[in-house]
Amino acid sequence: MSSHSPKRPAASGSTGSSRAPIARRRATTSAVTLKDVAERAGVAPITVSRALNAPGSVSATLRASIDRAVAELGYVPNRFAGMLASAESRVIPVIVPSLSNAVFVEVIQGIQTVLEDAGYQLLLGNTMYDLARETELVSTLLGWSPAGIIVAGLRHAERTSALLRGCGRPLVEIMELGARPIDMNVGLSHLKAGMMMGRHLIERGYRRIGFVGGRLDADYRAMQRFRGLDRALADAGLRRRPPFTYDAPSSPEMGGRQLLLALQQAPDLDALFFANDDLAVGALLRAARDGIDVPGRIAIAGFNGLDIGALTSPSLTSIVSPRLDIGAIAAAKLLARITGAAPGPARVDVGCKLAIREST
Amino acid sequence: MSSHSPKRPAASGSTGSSRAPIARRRATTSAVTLKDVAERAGVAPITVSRALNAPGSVSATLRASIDRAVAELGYVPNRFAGMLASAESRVIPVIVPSLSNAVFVEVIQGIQTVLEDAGYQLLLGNTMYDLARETELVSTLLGWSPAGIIVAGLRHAERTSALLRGCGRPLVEIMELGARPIDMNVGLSHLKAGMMMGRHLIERGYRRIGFVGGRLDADYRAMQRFRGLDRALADAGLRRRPPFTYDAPSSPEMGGRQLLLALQQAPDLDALFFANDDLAVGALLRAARDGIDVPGRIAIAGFNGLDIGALTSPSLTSIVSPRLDIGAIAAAKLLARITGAAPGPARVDVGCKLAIREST
DNA sequence: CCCGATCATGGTAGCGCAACCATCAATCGT
DNA sequence: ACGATTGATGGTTGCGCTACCATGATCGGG
Repeated sequence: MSSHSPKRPAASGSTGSSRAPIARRRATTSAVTLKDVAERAGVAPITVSRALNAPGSVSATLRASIDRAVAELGYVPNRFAGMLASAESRVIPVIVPSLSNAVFVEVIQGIQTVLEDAGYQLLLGNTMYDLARETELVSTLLGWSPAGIIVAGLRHAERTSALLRGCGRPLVEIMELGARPIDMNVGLSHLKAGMMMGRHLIERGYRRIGFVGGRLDADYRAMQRFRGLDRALADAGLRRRPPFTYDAPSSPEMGGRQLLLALQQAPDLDALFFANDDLAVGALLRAARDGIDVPGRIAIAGFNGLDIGALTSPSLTSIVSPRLDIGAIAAAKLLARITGAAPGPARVDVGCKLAIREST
Repeated sequence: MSSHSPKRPAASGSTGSSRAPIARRRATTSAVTLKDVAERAGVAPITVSRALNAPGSVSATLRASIDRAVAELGYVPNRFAGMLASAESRVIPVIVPSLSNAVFVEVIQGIQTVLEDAGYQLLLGNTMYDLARETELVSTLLGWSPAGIIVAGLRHAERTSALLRGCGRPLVEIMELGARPIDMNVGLSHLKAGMMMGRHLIERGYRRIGFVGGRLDADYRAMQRFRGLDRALADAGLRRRPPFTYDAPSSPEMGGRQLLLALQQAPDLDALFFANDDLAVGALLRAARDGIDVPGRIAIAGFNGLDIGALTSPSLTSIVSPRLDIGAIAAAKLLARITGAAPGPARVDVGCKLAIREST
């Protein structure tokens, strides 16, 4: 089973002797090629190629016999050869900082839905919030001559930006919104989102508001949400405080732990804005278990609008971002550019919505 | 910005007239090639190739000057050319039925960690629990001449099995365990897992036990968990009942809804085994909100061992499967086979563990 | 000190496919 | 009815890289 042995005989006729150019046949993929199909159908290879790639340009008669030959031989086109020959790859790398966070998974789903229908293949890259790794990934993935690129975030290492800028391919930077994207940009302002939540909490009467988030140096968007809250506090003349932070990935368990830590460090807090719903849900569950009254003792808010936030008791106030849309729009804009259609504006603000629920 | 115009001039000298073989230059990827690096470094292209792929076989002197040339020119190898020439693809498709379920995301992470280190690229395919789509995906992905394939599940459409069997490439079927895998198999017995949970519930004194799961016709593994429970019930001489089922993807919200429906349809129930933790957690939250006593009025159990299950009140009894391990082991076995190392046994049972918590 | 072994490097020939032009037949306009 | 166009098909070349062999240099053993 699973032998990789070449099926073709080592040599077929001629030059059995004499000079250098030995009639060797390289070990090959033992697969049916375009030429085989062409011979079977009695046409030229290029005609088979056309029949498969632009069926309209081949007569119905030939197309039928070619289709039959394809089916009989079980021909599967070799993508590498096609892409090498046409310098057109139908491959689109998507670079995200994490898969642990459901948000990115949903974005990827949004992208894939669109790409798959258009016959493009998604190549997944996970930077794990490491800029050096991002550079390496971009560099590697460029070797695939991608038709376009989707990358999360606008902040890159110097060299990453250079690579992305220099490769001359359609690019969409997603998730956050910025003034000077390299090419296209689909996302939302996390600063505004943070302010939105800050204003909501203030309006609700909370005055001693804190922020919890991990790895804010690496997670620029979380940092922006904090800055938004901070600005809202400043605008309202309320006390601003540094974020409660720690060095670990987000998880519900961590959210619960950070809730307790924050309350211990700053017992005067009356509201906590968590960097994401994973943390916030964990905090809610911890509070429920420990008998901490939410929002009586402390209000809790999150970000992302994960479905589960609507089900907890109390349900979680959060900011809902259109994750699937970000992916779908980014993919659509990329395809538009690739196919030469009008891609629309270079920058799309997908916005976000405050979902006010019981936890505030 | 982002122009796709070829950078090379249309033609460079000579044959401006006369015969057919026009000195045209095809629109190309405008990229630095191996040959450019070779010229810069003053060596033959093949030497550059070796310096990059088998550094040990090139003298340190040359290697250094080649590395410098690579860096200066920003050379990125063209994967397609390499794979076409070597008929060795370094591409591994991973076919899963869903991304909404965190389990598959974790498996993918496990796979990617291993593959990336070995220089392989993961190609993601999502069947959405649709066998026809699976066939199509397999067929498409085979066009990438993959070095190996990882696919979730052992049940495929006839044609899918034929394709997988016929392609002669290392294959790992993951998630569930079966008697006759096509090639290799890494997973666990969902039947046993179901029985394990059934026995636990019975041992705990529950006697009127139901099962909740969606799309059991498509989700074979969930069905096996049901059968396991069913067998445990039969073994104990307890009443067996058909599963509570519905046609929608799993979500916490659906879990809550199904809890209420089940209790309404069968008020005598004293325990419910949910097909997965997403559902079960939703049921727990619903119960908490509606004042349904768990496990007093009804016990609730899940499957997967998602982290959040440990945090709810009551915490969720579940079956923990080693998701990351499944991915990592599958990838490792695949790589072993590809590189010719001993892959070990064709079938690996990763097992699972009952996590008894407060909800039962 | 010569001969074969070992090493580093280079030349050449494809890998399978699509771009480009040429060619030939069918169709159209007037 | 005839040339000009259009449409369908084929021949040739090359995409960028690596497999295969050849070559020359270096080395050690007898």
